[in-house]
Amino acid sequence: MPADVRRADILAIAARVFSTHGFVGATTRDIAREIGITEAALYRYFPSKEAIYTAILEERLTAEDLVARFEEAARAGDDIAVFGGLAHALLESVESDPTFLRLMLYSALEGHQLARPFQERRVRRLREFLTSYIEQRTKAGAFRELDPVLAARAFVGMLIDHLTVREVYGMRAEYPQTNAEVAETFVAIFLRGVRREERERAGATSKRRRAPRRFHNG
Amino acid sequence: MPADVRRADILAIAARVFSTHGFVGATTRDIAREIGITEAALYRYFPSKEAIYTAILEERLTAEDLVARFEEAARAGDDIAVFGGLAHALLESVESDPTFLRLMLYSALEGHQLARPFQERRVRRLREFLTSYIEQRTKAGAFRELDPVLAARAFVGMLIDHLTVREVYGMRAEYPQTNAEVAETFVAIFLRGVRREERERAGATSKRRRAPRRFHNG
DNA sequence: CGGCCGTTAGTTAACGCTTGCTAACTTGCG
DNA sequence: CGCAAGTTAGCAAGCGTTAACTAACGGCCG
Repeated sequence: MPADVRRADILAIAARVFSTHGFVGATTRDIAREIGITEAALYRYFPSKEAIYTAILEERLTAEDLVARFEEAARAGDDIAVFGGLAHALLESVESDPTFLRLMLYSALEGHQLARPFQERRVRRLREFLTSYIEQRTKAGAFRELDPVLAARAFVGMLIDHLTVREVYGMRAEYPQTNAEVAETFVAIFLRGVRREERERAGATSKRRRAPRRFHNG
Repeated sequence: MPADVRRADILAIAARVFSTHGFVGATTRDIAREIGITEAALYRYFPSKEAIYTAILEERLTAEDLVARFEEAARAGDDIAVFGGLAHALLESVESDPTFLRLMLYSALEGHQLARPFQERRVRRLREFLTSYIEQRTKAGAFRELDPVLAARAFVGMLIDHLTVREVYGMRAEYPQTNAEVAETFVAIFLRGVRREERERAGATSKRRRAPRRFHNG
């Protein structure tokens, strides 16, 4: 088998093994056996177990940019297209291959110092896209005055947590809804939660910040 | 040191070690050294590494019932007390000791079959409490017609994901808001997202289900 | 065209070390 | 003394990694 094909082969299979057992739990023997070669052969392509791991992370990170597809909708201020599209894309992407979600969780828990920069870059991209979109819509008077960072986190959180419960905790049976239903419900809750109502909008001075009502002491 | 004290001591320290390295990554040598005894001594209290692990899970599960404190508020239909109180309690509890969150994540990823029943019991409790509260409020005409399971998941998801990002991914610096701010923002978004508006409420026939608007094809 | 040669893709076997776990011995307190 | 609590010392298995070797292939000179 030619070297470049074999290399890609190794990365794909190793990613699966790492994502199911973690870096510590996955053994080079496991990986080699799954591929169908010996461990020694594995070490002809990568100098160490860690090198395989970081190669996987690097590959996955540079692979796709979920956000790019929604930049035009964001410029147009199309809330449904931005949040609905993003929700749908995220749900479909993770469902079709939960490997990356598991990989990210494992590497965060294991505290892999090599994984940290990857995570930051990846998280930051989505975070900044959503945060600045929310700020834009707030300035336009369409959204209420809320911490845009927290609002973005709230939206992404619904999705990621739902996916985690379904794909990692293995509770698919408890959440049998289709991705379309899930996306619709989450987007509906979120958008109604952040949007200013029409009558509010008409009478609002654009920069007024309304103090949130307190419901506890501390 | 008396046996029962030592046993509790072991469980507390082992929980910390397991939560930072996972079941596979934590070694009995590590645990023993952290306690300040030898491995052999450890095996006088527990017959195996797994026995220590399951004892920890059992202990933590039966320890506290987060939900019980909010059952009265739920009967009274006090949305702010239920969701605000729950959000605040969850944020404070995990922040003061992220051990359990990490333990749950690790055990789900590692697929520990002993952990599965614990997770289900724990998740189900909160899930059923929130789901039935949301159903109750929907019947009362206070909430819009939404899938109550997904609505509950959306609320819990915001919180758990925020905590995961902060405590597991180590991104505390990116989310410097106080727990009170976080709880207020999330509860505000969620409640406005699920509540029926007053004018809607006045004219609504109580059982009407409104088809959600579609924003994609699939 | 044929025989040498370096390279490529893989093997077998084993190394040094760590793992979960245990038998046999020692200490100190009621 | 007698027993609970802890130690020393170590085993068998499994870990990441490496050395030494081999079969198959392609190019190139005579």
